[in-house]
Amino acid sequence: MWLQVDARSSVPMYQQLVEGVRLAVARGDLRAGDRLPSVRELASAMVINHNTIARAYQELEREGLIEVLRGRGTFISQTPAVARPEERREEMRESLRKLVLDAYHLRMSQEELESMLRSQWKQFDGRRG
Amino acid sequence: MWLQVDARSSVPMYQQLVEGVRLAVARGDLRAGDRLPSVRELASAMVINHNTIARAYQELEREGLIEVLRGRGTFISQTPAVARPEERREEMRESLRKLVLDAYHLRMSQEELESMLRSQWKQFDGRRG
Amino acid sequence: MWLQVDARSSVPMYQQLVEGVRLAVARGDLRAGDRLPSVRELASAMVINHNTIARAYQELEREGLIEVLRGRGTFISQTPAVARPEERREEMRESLRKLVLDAYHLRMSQEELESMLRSQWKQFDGRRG
Amino acid sequence: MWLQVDARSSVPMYQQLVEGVRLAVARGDLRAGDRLPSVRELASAMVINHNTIARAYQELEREGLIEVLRGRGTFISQTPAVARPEERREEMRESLRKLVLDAYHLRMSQEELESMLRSQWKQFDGRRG
DNA sequence: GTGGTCTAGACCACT
DNA sequence: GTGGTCTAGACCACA
Repeated sequence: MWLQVDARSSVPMYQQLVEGVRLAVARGDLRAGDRLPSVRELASAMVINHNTIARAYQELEREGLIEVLRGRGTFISQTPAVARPEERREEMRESLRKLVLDAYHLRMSQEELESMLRSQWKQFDGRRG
Repeated sequence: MWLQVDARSSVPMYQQLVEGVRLAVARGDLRAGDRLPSVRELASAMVINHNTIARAYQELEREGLIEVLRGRGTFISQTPAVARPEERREEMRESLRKLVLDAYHLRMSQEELESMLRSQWKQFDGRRG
Repeated sequence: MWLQVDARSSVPMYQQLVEGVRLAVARGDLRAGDRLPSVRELASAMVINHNTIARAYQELEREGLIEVLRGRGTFISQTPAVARPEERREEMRESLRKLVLDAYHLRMSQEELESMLRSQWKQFDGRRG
Repeated sequence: MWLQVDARSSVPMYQQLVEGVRLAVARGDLRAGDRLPSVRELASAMVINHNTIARAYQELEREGLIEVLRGRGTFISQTPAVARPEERREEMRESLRKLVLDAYHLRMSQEELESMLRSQWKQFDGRRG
């Protein structure tokens, strides 16, 4: 299964599911038009309550990443438009700000942090390849 | 007040307090040996429940950034040793991983992301002077 | 095809079909006595389940806009009597109530809303011409 | 109770709650800073499951109409910013389009429809006074 | 079959 | 006390 969640994590399972699908799309494991497992299929496969799956799917639909075709199932959108890009860029800036602060307390240099970033980018790109 | 929290934020108030102190130390607004306000002082000044302040102080103490001298008060540590550095580095890697994923969905290039990081570093360094 | 539906929409496909026919009649694209495609014809042409088409036709028949002549086909009524006009007027009032509320939240004035209404009326009248 | 829902309606109860709060704010029954009943209070008062209330509150929070102060409760926002005004204006145009079509089938004139609109506006404004 | 909604009851984090 | 999450099981509308 290309999706997995950790029930003990402090981040909610439905959020983990959302991020899992986002990742799968980013990596190309899921492409536009691909059908997602039905709510109940996935629920039974992952031994998770179906409401939890449904909530994740709804979140993804609001984001525009997936589309629900009534009675037929759930699919990756043809047009994965980025919702509120400026807001999300600002969130990224905020995350980076916090990251820089943490790096300072870990006595990391700018170079170290950047190389860490490059390494993550490479891994992601590699897996996407 | 060099410290401020937003009760509306989704990040817990005690966490915001922790980060606020970390930032103040990083910027040099607080230096080794400086005395922090007492839990009750700060609680009344910020109109926040004192349990929330206490929890933040506990967190900071566990992290080694502050020291509680019983009966005398709370102070910025002389030796702000980095507690569990490997754990925290791993957390940073995790944050970067998520950041890279988000950058992808925002259709950002590696260059853009890095330049955003450098910009944050610069701002932080500037304010630290 | 003068009829089209969006499976992604939150409004049920059979509803979209009903409204599509209503619009076609209002615009004069369909006139009294005109024959509608058979359920199966339309279903195959639009790649939609025939139950969905059937349900739309039932709705339109109940409403008096079309007539089913058994064995001969489905036709636009000669006498498109308005079924349950008071009920439908009440529904319109309800819609307008909701519209006014939304307009308020969008900080629109009564004039703006009315001008928007007039503009829609004009467009409709124009297409009907 | 200024809020009421119809369990038999086809529109979901959580949606009715959302609209009820929107209405109360528009009418001035709820003002910026006012505290909403807690999820469980309201749930027991309305004999509705608390999850249903929670869902409505979450929807309203996403809209920006209300704010959750962690551990303290839920309040009407000071800054009820209009989220995605252009999208919502387009939705209004769409509603008006459908309204005009219905008016045609009810043999209503433009004047009748406009007077119906003015009457709704007046009632709303009156109750808001 | 699909997703959407609701209830009942539980546990958790935060203030 | 507050809201947030999750499970279990039910019913409904739609295709």
